[in-house]
Amino acid sequence: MAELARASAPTVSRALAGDSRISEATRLRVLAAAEELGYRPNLIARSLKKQSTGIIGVVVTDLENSYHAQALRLLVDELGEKGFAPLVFSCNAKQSAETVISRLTGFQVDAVIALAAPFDKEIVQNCSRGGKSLVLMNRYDGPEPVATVVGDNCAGGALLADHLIARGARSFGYFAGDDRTLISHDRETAFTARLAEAGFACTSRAVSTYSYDAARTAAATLLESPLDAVFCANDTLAFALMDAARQDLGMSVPDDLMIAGYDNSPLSERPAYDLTSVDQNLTELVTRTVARAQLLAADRGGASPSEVVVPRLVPRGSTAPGQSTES
Amino acid sequence: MAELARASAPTVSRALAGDSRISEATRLRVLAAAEELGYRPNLIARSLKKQSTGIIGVVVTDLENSYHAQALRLLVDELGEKGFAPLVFSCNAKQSAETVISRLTGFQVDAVIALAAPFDKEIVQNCSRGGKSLVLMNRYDGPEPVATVVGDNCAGGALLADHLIARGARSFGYFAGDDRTLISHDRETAFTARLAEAGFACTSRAVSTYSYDAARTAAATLLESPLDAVFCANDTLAFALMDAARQDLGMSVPDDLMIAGYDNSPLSERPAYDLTSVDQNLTELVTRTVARAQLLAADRGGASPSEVVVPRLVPRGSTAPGQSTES
DNA sequence: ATGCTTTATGCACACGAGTGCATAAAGCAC
DNA sequence: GTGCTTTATGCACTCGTGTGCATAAAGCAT
Repeated sequence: MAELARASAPTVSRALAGDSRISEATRLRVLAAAEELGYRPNLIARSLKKQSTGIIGVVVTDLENSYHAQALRLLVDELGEKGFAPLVFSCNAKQSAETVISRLTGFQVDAVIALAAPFDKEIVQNCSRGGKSLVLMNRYDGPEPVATVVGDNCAGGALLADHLIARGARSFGYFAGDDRTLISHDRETAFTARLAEAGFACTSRAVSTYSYDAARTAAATLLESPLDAVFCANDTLAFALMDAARQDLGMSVPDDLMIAGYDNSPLSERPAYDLTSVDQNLTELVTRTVARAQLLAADRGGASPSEVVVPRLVPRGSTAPGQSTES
Repeated sequence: MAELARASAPTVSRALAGDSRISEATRLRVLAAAEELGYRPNLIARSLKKQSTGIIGVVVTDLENSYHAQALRLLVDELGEKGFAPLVFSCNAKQSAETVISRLTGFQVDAVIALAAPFDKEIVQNCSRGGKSLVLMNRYDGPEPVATVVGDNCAGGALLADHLIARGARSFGYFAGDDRTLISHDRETAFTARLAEAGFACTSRAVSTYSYDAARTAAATLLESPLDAVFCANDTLAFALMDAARQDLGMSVPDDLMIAGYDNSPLSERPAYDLTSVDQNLTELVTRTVARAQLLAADRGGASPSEVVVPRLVPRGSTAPGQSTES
């Protein structure tokens, strides 16, 4: 490259960077040579000098969950637009959090975004130990002072309680996904609290994982006792419950049972389900997360540790008795 | 680091690399220091010397498509296990292929895997120009000599033709997603060819995009004339068609119309759809793609340009007349 | 023509790790 | 204790880019 342009490496660097001290003639010469060779500055070498890579580590788990998959998609788009390159790792049986973080820090990522399940404690510790800026998206565990961007799960739970009461439900159940997460806990607590305020109780409860198959099985427990409405921690659980109710017990939704979910996944608006759900405003969540990571990457200035995004109720047929969703 | 271990940088490097010439005493000293500082070798610096980053660029489009999302998930897992770090970029309105490839080459990725829609020509050209090894997964365009790993779409189309004939269908339709892709073309050609062999014809045809909403609209055209069975280029199209048939026209699937899809997406086995589909063996596809990329990254040895993975038919209720999927 | 300014460019070094080669230190035989 | 081997370690350089500083070239005034 330098030879073809008949200039030294520093001159090439300056010409491409638009340094005003380089003469117009050599600048053109360099540009022409770069064009001819399809030359791209080596960002790896640049990172070494700049002490900043422009790479953001993204840690995910449970990508089978379509909600996480969608979040990843938005994250990749948003990071790309902001000029960052996302280095993606998945935590699973074969890739421990330890391994993942180790490689992430090895690559000198400017910040880490964790979009994740219950392994956070390790990640948080490893990151702070490695001096990496970390942002947790849609996830928070405990007292660790970590930057966090989450949907307001309490508000969401309350929204649904109000909605179901308004639609005439008087007996309620809750279908939990992962009992260990604060997210599920918040949704449930706010839901039952609001019910209590209105003089009702959540009398039934089942726990499953967020996988459809497991939920389908666990749903049976919930359907043993008659209920007016069930709030599911997640759309997937809601779909499983709905299928179980219709398929296994021949019930009609919403006439025999109202069902509501959480996440407003694309599937929920399909006629086959037509599920009332809570939209977390994933786009906003992602935008804020990336902005946060960008700040942390630039300086280490992190003001408020936790940011909250307001959710929105999306009422549909599954909680509208009198107008069955079956065609 | 070097100071704490009271050793020079090269000694540290050798100790961590397990060079036998380093004495046991200093090795332990170095290891202890590394442990204390949480030291991780800078992979960026290492890459500079090694002329190899261990990073594989992954280019995706159309991640809304759950099939692509699932492929990305498997790809991330597989790459991680093989010791590669996936740098993910999405091509869309705001991120042109040009931009993406430019950044990818800037980061000196060892190879590029494109998992993608119809922008390939640009990518292929840019990669070969930048001297980057490229593997196209589940996608092939034309005469360019590029490493490719694809499902056998011809075999899949033929499988479904046989199946639908065996299930008693006599009049057939095809629901195309993106007419510009060879993939869709192959599925259709093989399907109609096999029908012709058996003395039947594919008399009806509609084109849409791979989005559910667009497909739902386009489905109407296909449903104007009475048919026994429709083969959809994609499960999403099949879901849209099924919903349109049931919801808008009150038809029964499979009794009034048999429907089959392609991809065997998780949704297809849910009772709401119970869709006959073709499983492309995505795991195998991903494994082979990564293995291929790994080879190309190591040397530039690419033997056969195109690898083909055999698909498998998954028969379900949507093509089993006499046993309705409605509960 | 000499001295001064302005402009354009190269040299040297840095970033952090890896590697060939030189060399210091230690062991051993005589 | 001298000479040889063996072992352990550091020096110097490399990768490709960026930056401070020196300097060469050119312009201009005297």
